[in-house]
Amino acid sequence: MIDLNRQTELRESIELFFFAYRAFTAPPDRILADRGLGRVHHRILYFVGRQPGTTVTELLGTLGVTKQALNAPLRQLVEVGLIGTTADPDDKRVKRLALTADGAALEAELTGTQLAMLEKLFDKEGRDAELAWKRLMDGLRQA
Amino acid sequence: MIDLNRQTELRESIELFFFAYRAFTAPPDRILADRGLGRVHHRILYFVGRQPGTTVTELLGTLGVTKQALNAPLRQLVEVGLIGTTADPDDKRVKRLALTADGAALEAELTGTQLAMLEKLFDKEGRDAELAWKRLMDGLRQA
DNA sequence: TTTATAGGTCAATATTATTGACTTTTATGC
DNA sequence: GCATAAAAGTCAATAATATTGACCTATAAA
Repeated sequence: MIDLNRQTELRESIELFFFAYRAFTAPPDRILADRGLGRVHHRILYFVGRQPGTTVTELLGTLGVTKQALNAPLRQLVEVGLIGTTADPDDKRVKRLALTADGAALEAELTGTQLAMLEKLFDKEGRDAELAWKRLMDGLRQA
Repeated sequence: MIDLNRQTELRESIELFFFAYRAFTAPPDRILADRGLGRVHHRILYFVGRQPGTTVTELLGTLGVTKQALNAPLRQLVEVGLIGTTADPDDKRVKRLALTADGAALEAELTGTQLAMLEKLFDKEGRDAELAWKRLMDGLRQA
């Protein structure tokens, strides 16, 4: 059992994590809501933007959702022209996804709020703090 | 506009945040699912545990949900004996909430997985890293 | 005594996700 | 060439989570 004072200190971190995540996702959520979109749409736009040419199956793995859960929002993004699709030349079963110009613009707007938050804070707290934060987050990721 | 290399680096942090949060909430989610409970129940147990004697209105503010959204899971927790209620002696409209012994036990189990993750990582990365992480998370929280 | 606050509840609706079953198209191993 | 598998898409049923809106009781305060 962990020392009680230490536990109280660690609980502070749990709360910071919860509230920080909420504050971090709130600005893009608001922009999305104005367009009738949700956080899933942001995630799709984000990862398609990061990995142009990614496939549906890859995206399913990255997002950790079912095919059925991805289908509706992805189709919606294709329909409104934010994501474009092309069949893979070597394997026509595979659909390769990419952002359109409009999609890239919206993605930049959404993610821009988060980039700005991080940049400002990393700048304020310094490079060592930034790297320490990333090491810790990476540790949590694979825990 | 941010430098492109810098932006790529910051995007790494966005992804770490996303995946770390998911990994951080997964273990308690699994324990909860076995009992037919959800993440809301954990949040309620957590904050009632942290602030024994808290009220329904306070909890609504902390969790950022509506009264109707809180009502069902909170009532459920009271019904199964994980949370106890007493009327405030000075203002009988106010209901004061606290964990029962069973509630405290489940809360400790749920939060224990997260405390263990943090303790192990903070121990590994050192005190400076821990404090830097907290400063950054606190900055995000109030951004 | 009027008004406000704390808490609770019913109803309707929306979103997001799940499991399960099934189809089409295309590749690949034999 | 044929059986099998993989990638993508879709329909249906269900569950959970949350919302807005309306309304109620009990208690406190002006």
